[in-house]
Amino acid sequence: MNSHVAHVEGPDLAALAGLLADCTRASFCLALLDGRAWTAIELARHAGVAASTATEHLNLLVAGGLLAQERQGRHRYVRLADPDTAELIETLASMAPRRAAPPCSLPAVSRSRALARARTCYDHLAGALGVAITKAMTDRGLLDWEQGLTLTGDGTAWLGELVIALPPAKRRPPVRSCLDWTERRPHLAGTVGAALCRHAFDSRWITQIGSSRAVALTDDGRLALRHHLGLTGDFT
Amino acid sequence: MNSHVAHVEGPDLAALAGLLADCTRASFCLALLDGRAWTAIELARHAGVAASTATEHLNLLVAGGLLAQERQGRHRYVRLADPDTAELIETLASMAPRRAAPPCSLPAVSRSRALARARTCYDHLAGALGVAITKAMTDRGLLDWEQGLTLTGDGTAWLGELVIALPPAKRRPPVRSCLDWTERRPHLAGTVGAALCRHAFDSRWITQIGSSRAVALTDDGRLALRHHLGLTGDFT
DNA sequence: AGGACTCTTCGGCACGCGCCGAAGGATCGC
DNA sequence: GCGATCCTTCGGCGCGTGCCGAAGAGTCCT
Repeated sequence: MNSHVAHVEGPDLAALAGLLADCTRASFCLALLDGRAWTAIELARHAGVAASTATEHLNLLVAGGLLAQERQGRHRYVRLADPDTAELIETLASMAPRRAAPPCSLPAVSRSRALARARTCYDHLAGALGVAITKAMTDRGLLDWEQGLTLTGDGTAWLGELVIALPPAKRRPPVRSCLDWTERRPHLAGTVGAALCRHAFDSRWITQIGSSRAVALTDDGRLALRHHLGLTGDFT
Repeated sequence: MNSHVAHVEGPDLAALAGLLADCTRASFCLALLDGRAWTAIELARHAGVAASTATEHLNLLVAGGLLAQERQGRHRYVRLADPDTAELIETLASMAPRRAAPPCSLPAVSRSRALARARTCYDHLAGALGVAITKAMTDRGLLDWEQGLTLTGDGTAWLGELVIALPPAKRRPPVRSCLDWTERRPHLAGTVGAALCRHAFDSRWITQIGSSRAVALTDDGRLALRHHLGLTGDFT
């Protein structure tokens, strides 16, 4: 990275951090936190740069192993390389300073309100809704925070009632806490968080708002959350 | 960071990553992972830059909240701001690419061997020794990896036998897995990892080698590890 | 075939950032 | 007090890097 030797053995921290040290590349990664694959031009428009610029950034991110790509016809789809990468970006984002500039236009305000209320975070739920679900699961003894975050026996049974199947345990932990940007409190991630989110979409408890990461709670969803978790909040 | 607007609300990922995106600053942070406070000139010499350059970097890192400083007479002591920061840097380091250049000189080789064998990692034990202890604790049922990493009842009792007291649970989890750079396998971090490391120093199971992060296992330490964990390895 | 669209390559520009050394302030030890 | 040491400030330099637009390759649709 620098011209200097830096003569150090060990991990090249600067190279990895350098990939995220650019506003445009960071903006790409945050956008990709929704877990979907984006085309190059979508990301370019999102970040407000020329397509050629986006190409260069994507080349760097892919070469650095943060992004995986897939070419389909004239499209170049990119997504975060794996859940580890997503968690790294989440962690970094939760520790990063907030940006100064407040969103002033009316549509921008309502958009950020919707995001703060309920959104996806890579493959699980975040925002006030995600935090509330996590809290309700804790209160009902489905999650335990005593020794780090764990799923209790009741929690396993509860997932069984909902007919939510978990993939066999591999590198990714079943439950993991992820610090929420807007609520500043933890919400549920890991394979259980992902499975729960997928179930919520499949059962139409929630629906995506437009093409953003924001989600809306349906009437079915409100009933289901009250029934399964005793959640009475509104989140509209 | 960039001249461009980047018009995005939310966390300023690039600003945080930018702090670590420089070889010299990264080298500082990795050095500080030993958990000690270093003076500005020590870090400058370590990274091979002028004192004035180190000052500028330290100003950035302190302003960015990654480092805490303390002035004592003519010395400026800096250390990592908190365990969260240390964990962030560990995580980043474990995902970063290895540096190409192999250490060739004889002292450099023996130094890196010593580091690979046993060293501190912020406030807990790492290297072959750290990984072996973690594995032994798992084999004896003191740690459980089923639902993320947890300390078992036996584990709590075992700590009691050793008269190792834990601080009251706060934000930092009691046990946490930290991926080892050299072994590529997890070792024990968190408050239990820290308490165990402190106990090992206090009981003279291990001693610091010179002023590096490398540690040497004493004869007492070898006996203790065999007695308490059934560990028979050498680690000299 | 032709137009629309996506992506890539290339040259060129400008700014930021990391580096240094010299000079000066602050503190310690003798 | 005096030199030694640690740190900081400042000016100056050069390279890297992020940006763009123009041109072109590849793909899809009609």
